[in-house]
Amino acid sequence: MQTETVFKALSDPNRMKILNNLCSKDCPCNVGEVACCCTVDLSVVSRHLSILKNAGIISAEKRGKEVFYHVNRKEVAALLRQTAATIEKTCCS
Amino acid sequence: MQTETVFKALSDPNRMKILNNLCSKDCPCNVGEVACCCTVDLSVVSRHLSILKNAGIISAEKRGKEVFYHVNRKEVAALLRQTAATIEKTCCS
DNA sequence: TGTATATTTGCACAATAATGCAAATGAATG
DNA sequence: CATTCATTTGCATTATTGTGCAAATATACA
Repeated sequence: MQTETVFKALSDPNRMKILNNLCSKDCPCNVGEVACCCTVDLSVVSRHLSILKNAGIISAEKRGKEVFYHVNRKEVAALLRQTAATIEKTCCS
Repeated sequence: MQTETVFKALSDPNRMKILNNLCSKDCPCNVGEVACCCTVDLSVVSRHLSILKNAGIISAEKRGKEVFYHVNRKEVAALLRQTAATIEKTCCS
């Protein structure tokens, strides 16, 4: 997981909505459920999910004809905390 | 400071270079010093600094004809940690 | 006041990214 | 094996963003 890629993935309003939506769920969601949170076409949501997945923010699991997505909570949180630590630290501290 | 704005501000390679450069310094830098880390025009760096400033990531202080920029370390770190916590937490936990 | 230096801004252009629609793919089921 | 449903992908269009150059602004200083 690369910091820059993650930030880029999170830089779009619809992707943030999608991520928030996924974060609010305890169980993985299929694309249709994810798409409820924004007004764009389902194909656009699919593409956004793909971007989030490539950034390592979410993971996909195929079950039958559906694909279930869930947030890689620990990994994303760890990356953000590590970035926080790097930013907080001056070169002398 | 808004999460989405911050992520958007951090979604460009040159702005990340600029931020890393500023983070590596203990003292505020003027635009020329900041610009060393990337090959784009000085005016472009100035614009990137403006975007980072509007996002609340850095602050500017004018001294004479120079403008010195520094990272708002604590604030940015706090925002990232808070975001990490939100992402980590499921709706039932 | 005129000149030099640091930074910002106006503007045009190039590059990237988001979007919707239609078609393609993959999988269950009659 | 045809049909249906969920998802993805190709393609064209639109919207947004990054960039460089020239000019404007702000400040110091001779």
